[in-house]
Amino acid sequence: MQGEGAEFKLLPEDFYLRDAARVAPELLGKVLVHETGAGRIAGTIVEAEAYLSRDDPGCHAARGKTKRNASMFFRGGRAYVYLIYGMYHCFNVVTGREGEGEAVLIRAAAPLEGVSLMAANRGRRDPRTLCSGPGRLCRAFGIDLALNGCSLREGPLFIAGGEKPSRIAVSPRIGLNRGREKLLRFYAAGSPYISRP
DNA sequence: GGTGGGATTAGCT
DNA sequence: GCTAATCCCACCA
Repeated sequence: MQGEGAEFKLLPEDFYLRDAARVAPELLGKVLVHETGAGRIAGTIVEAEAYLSRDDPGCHAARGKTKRNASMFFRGGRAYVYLIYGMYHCFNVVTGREGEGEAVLIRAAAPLEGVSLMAANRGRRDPRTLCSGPGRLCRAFGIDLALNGCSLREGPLFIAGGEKPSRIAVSPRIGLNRGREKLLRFYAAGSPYISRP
């Protein structure tokens, strides 16, 4: 690693072709990279939630395929981006086989590269809250609906390898009305960049 | 330091 | 019409 010139190695496709509950904890420590016109933005994923295709009322795909969630049914390795509360985007990594409807919501990242771009996108500077939350992360990374459905192995938005955190913690998912009893939120224990302890 | 409410839009019922 | 996997600020203690 040499800071701004660091090389990133893409994850193999197989990584994504598994259950969301398996992929979610393994995404911790991986690096999310967005090559924008203004420069490269990168961060280490520290918090993720799994949304399952079966028996999961909290999952957007639970009530079938719609225009909005269509990209959630793609083959694993693509992005599912949607708008929430009219003003925030949420970024998900699609997992599993085509037609399955599983994904992992990326909730928080630790800033790694392009911190000044993130701060400009967000309109504030505190690095701890730059990407600590799904809506914040998307705004900091410049992720919007234009990236919905695109491959995470071809860029401009992609995920690269990284070091697994030493301690991974599990908890119920945040903000759900239904399906909140499942322990499908995974985060790097002790990281100051997660959205909630 | 903790909390309550407003912002704002797509899609479902 | 209402809900949705949210964020931020104003206001109170």
